[in-house]
Amino acid sequence: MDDEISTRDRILKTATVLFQLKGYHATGLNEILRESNAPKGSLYYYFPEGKEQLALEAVNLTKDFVEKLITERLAKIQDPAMSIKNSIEEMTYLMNTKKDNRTTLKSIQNVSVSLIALETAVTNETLRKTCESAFDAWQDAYTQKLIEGGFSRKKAETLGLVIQSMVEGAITMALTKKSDEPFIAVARQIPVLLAQ
Amino acid sequence: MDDEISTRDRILKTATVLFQLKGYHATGLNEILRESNAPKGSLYYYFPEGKEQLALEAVNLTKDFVEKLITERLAKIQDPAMSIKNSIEEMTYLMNTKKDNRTTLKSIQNVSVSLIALETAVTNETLRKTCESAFDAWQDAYTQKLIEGGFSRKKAETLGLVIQSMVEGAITMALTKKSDEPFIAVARQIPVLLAQ
DNA sequence: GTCTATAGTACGATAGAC
DNA sequence: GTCTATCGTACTATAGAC
Repeated sequence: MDDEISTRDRILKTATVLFQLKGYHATGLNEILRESNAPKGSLYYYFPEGKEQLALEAVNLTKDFVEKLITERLAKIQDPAMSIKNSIEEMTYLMNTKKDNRTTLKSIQNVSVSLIALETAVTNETLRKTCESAFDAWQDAYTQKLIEGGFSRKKAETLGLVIQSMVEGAITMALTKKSDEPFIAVARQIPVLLAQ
Repeated sequence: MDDEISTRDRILKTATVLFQLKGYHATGLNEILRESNAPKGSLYYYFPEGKEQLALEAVNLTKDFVEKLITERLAKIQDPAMSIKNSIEEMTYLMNTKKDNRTTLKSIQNVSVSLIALETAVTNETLRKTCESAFDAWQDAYTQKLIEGGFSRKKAETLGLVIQSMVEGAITMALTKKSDEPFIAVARQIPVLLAQ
């Protein structure tokens, strides 16, 4: 059977999608359980610390997933500018904003922690730190690529932070505008930014 | 008396701060009323459509406030690159992350709709459009400055979108990292971006 | 017009049967 | 270990006294 996926994984994956799509506070535990066909007892058995633990693991899942995604994409092309540009352009297909809800839901999966980060930045220190570590990991991926490409450590760190900020901003703008234009525009400016 | 501020305004201003700080779903109407010393009846008298109307007006308030702020700052310096760089650098002081809650609360006021935008992007079309119009207004302010500075219309529009994305990204990163570094790093790259 | 009391619902969490 | 029933609380919203 390939539907031998554990109840725990089913709950966590559903929570990950819903938290990213609707947010931490707008997503109810009942909704997660309904969507993942799991009873409430299981949730507190696998995640004894409740909603916060669920969100924490969801963010870490996304952190690892996206970190691998970025690293793989950057490894494909040797030139830092072109590889980062391409990596951002490829985020476009994740922003498929079809009217059909199922498509939107699937396409945005495992891609952004911006919403949870902003929701918890001033209200939940534990979750804030988890989101920060995700941002740091992604930023580091860009920085490493720039160092390999010959940039000084200091320069590479600053540019990594700027690129990571641009990507997060593009996500916010793209979701709000229901358009992939922000990704394309941001990607096109990467070579300009790195030609210094 | 200079505390002749109407109940309606008191409710709206409190709501604006809380929505931006904690988010739309995490902020309760009771909390808004408690914080603004207003009874529940008044809220539904002044905002008959309830929470959604309150958020809608809060976003529009921020839209106008920030639009004026950006325009004023850009008008101070003639060179587009330097004026935009300075404008972003000045956002730094809005990110004062003192431990003292009052300071944090006040300093972030009227500054960002990113959180509400992400919260409502896929769940509330009315609020999503309102947030989009705020982003558009701010983006236009940058675009206009670039056109005045000699950039072609098309180029100015693309760069306006990129700058607006960078600012939104910097806000997300700054709040999550509890640091104004993202603003400084992004601002420093503006001249590089516009030297094309 | 201003306010209180309360309805009705959904939330996160828990206790305990099997 | 898996699940159901239910607790207590907080929410948005409304009805109606004054």
